[in-house]
Amino acid sequence: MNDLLERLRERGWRLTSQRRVVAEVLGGEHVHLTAEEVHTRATARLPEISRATVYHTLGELVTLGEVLEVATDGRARRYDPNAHRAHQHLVCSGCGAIRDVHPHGDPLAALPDAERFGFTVTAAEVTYRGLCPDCRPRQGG
Amino acid sequence: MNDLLERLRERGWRLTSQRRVVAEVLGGEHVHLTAEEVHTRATARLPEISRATVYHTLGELVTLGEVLEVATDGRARRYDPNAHRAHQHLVCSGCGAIRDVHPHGDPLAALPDAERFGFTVTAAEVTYRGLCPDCRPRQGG
DNA sequence: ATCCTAACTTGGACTTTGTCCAAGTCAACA
DNA sequence: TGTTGACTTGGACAAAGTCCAAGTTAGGAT
Repeated sequence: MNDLLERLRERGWRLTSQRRVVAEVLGGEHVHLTAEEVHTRATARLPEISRATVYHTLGELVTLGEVLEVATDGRARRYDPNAHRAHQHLVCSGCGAIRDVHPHGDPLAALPDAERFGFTVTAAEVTYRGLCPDCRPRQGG
Repeated sequence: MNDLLERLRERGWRLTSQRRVVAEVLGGEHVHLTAEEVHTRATARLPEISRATVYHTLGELVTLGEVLEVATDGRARRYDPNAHRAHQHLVCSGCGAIRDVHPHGDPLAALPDAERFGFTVTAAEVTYRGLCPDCRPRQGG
């Protein structure tokens, strides 16, 4: 995630301790954290960082295209630091676990012009759903 | 949407005026309403219907598989009465408008076994994003 | 090294969205 | 027409996110 800090500096970001910590938290775990989870982890490193700053910083990272916002369940948004490699998400309906996955082909190609209704379509987000090995009932258990 | 009320009765649903109004609101507009929007429209027909009942009824319709819950933005969940025909969603990044669309092929097929990590994958939800004709900047304006 | 200032951070109030509960009401069967 | 369990209600509460005025500070200028 040093890359990230580097890129941000090049874009004129003022590098505060709060921003550094948020970036480190996101880069340090290959999971998809909510804003509150980022705040909790950030607090461990920088006790007085505020919720407002975490929300604001995450929003900026999303705007800059360095982090992806994913809405898999209609509850808290989650933040995905893997914004530079196209991928989709596989979500466990049991425990909510999320994995990055790489389907083949471009999902955009499956949408014919006649189904675009004049929209300029630029992206396709796919959420695969199912049960992970831990949540699936075992056979002959 | 009489079909819906019919099916619900067959499943032993008690047909109250509140439930009838929620079902009518959902069936009456081919849009994707939030719970609050459903409540507002329901209130026009049945002034004293409560938020709690609207939320509860929507949840039941989802459980019964008669209505789909869609989370396109990490804000309010939206409810899609078109649960009996497979489809995906096209969302305008400008105004949030949502359209049902029908891509060809099965998006599930694009996810190879090696990318399923032991999950039992049962569904794929696709959200296409772009700008609708009203939100797209005009050329030669 | 230090100063300056626009940019950043903070705490808390507030909003939106959703859940839960005890008490009251009513649809549907007998 | 009466009965009863299922349904509805208002309000309190919780979770997630936004906003703001006041205070702090990174980093260029001197």
